[in-house]
Amino acid sequence: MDRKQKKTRAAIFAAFSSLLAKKSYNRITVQEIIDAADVGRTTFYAHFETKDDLLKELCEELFGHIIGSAMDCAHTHGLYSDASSPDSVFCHLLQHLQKNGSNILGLLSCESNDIFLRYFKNSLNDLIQNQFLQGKPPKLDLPPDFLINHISGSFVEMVLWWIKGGMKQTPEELDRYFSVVLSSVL
Amino acid sequence: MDRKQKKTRAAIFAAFSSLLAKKSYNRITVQEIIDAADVGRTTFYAHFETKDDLLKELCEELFGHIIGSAMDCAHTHGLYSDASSPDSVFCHLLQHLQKNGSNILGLLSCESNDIFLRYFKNSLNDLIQNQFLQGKPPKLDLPPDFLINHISGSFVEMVLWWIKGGMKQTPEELDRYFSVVLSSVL
DNA sequence: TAATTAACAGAACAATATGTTTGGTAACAA
DNA sequence: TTGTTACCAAACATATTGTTCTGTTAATTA
Repeated sequence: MDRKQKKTRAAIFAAFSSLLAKKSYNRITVQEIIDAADVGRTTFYAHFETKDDLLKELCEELFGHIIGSAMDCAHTHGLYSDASSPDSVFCHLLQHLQKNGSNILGLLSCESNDIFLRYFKNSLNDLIQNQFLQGKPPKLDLPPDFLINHISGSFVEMVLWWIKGGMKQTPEELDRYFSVVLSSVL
Repeated sequence: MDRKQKKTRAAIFAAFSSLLAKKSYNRITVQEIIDAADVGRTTFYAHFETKDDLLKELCEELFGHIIGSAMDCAHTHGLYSDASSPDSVFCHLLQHLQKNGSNILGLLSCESNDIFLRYFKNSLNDLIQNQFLQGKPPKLDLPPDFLINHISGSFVEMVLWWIKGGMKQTPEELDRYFSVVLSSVL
């Protein structure tokens, strides 16, 4: 009895995401989620303790995938192994976002996107930290954790800017912007 | 009858800020704010339409001050007029934050700080945009609004890192970090 | 196919939160 | 003093939350 569970879980996730596109997180009620997902009240609370819990689990599911994929990519290619590498981890991430198989883009552009940015940036921090530990020392006397924070933070800010502007640039273009931005610290 | 109004408004702001230090925004009820501020229920709703409205007004009051002060500074000194200027706008901002006359630091380090980051960054965007319009053209072929977004975004991320680490660096140290970070785009 | 089990639905529930209304009090200005 | 304005307390309808109960559906197992 796992297919049924997965199905309702997915229905709740879908309904929740769809609602987030329309109104802010705070003004979404459990009742609305239930109605949109067409599940019973009891069922909702059997799956999730609370609305905040639903939010957390949705984030973990979505960002877990994208970061996991990037982790693999980083392991084989390196963060920015050579400066002009056509497939840096960052480019890979951007392409992954553009493909939009998941609805991460929807969440990052909704009214309550700030909730998701924390998850996104924290995930990126882990990713970049892993890469730094096995990389060469930075060329400047900036604290390592400052650097990690700056890189992941800048990346998230760039993605936000990209989305807000209608995603008019290709991932490759953005990757070039980002390599310029990072050239003073890497 | 303005002193009385100001007093209750300040009491509500203070109570709200104090509560934000203890628990997340979503779990704070209007009743708790009322009790902490020691004002009547009717009074609260006479001042603010809703809890979200209170949040918005608090942000505008706090960030209005700090950015206004920075605007003046920027007008006389320029954003980073010469690279090694001891009193850049960013240094000024950091010093202002450290002085902690306002409780911006408290809000930026509380559980729901992501709510305030949007306001902070938006304010910074205006500030930096103003400076860019009257400044020399950027030395790289990056889109201007990308640059503005990157600078304000990086600054906010740096401040967050600073606070989370216990603010062990001086504003002058941070300003040096930031000038290194920006050296590739300015 | 029949029996068992686990997830589901629906409805009702107490408890809590919201935002409004009413009537009355205290401060302040003319 | 008189009028205005901000304030408070209490009660209010309404809405939301999270739980409990009883029964139903769907998948697994015999």
